[in-house]
Amino acid sequence: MEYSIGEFSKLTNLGIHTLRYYEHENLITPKRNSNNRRYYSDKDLVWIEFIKRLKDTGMPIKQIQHYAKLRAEGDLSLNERMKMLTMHRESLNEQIKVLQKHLAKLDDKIDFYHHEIERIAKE
Amino acid sequence: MEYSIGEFSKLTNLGIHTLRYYEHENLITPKRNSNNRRYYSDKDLVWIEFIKRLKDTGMPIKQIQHYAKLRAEGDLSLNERMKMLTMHRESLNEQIKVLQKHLAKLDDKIDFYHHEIERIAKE
DNA sequence: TCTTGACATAGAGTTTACTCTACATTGTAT
DNA sequence: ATACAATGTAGAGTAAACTCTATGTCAAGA
Repeated sequence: MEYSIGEFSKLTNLGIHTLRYYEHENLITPKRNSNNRRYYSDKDLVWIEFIKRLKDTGMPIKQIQHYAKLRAEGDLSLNERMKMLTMHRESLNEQIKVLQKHLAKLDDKIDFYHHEIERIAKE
Repeated sequence: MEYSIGEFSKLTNLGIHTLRYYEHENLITPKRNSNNRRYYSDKDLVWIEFIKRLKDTGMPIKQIQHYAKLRAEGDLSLNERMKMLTMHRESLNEQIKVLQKHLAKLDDKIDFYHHEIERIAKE
């Protein structure tokens, strides 16, 4: 299937402006029809979902840009892409660990507040 | 103990400019000496560490600002602060869950790449 | 034919959270 | 006494990632 930018925007939950911005940043390069209108493929859909995943896990646009460039180079860049992904996995593991520590501390604080509130209520 | 802004900056790993910015945003209100110089207390240190935790777990400055205002109101606001913290705990739990899902998908992708690379190497 | 509505480009504007600059004052070491 | 480092304020500048505006084109329906 192929999609106009409007349809693709709905499919991906990304604004039309955002899609054009991503194209401007060379993250994605949709084809054009005879009237210069963009059309996106299902492959583009899979790709943009992956971009969203990278973004949602804290990878900056610049780095995704680099990844996209490698991807465009094809199989030759498989090793380098692999390296990027494994490094990113490490960072993601680290993020999760940090958040879990924060969560534990927050739990402590909430417990403390519970006691405080009870103590005050008793007066 | 009390600390000048320079000392406090080192203790907290926040730049001097950032500390002044936080003060401008009413997150923290250090005392002043006779020459109008700021001085920070150990209580300020505990407080700023908590601010950092909220920030590092994605709470925007505006909300921390609100929390700081409640805190300044004293015990009367305990319940509302409590509510904010429990809501934030939920968001934190959610964030962790989402990241874990992303991690699993990323692992899959990395596995797939492994196979691809091996497949190509065999040719 | 006329008018929408979706799309196009170029470039300006927004938001968040800093970060830096310019310039004035003050405390400390020589 | 003087230089230098730390601090003060006000306000400008930065970076990232959008988001919006102005203006123009074009195909399809009333």
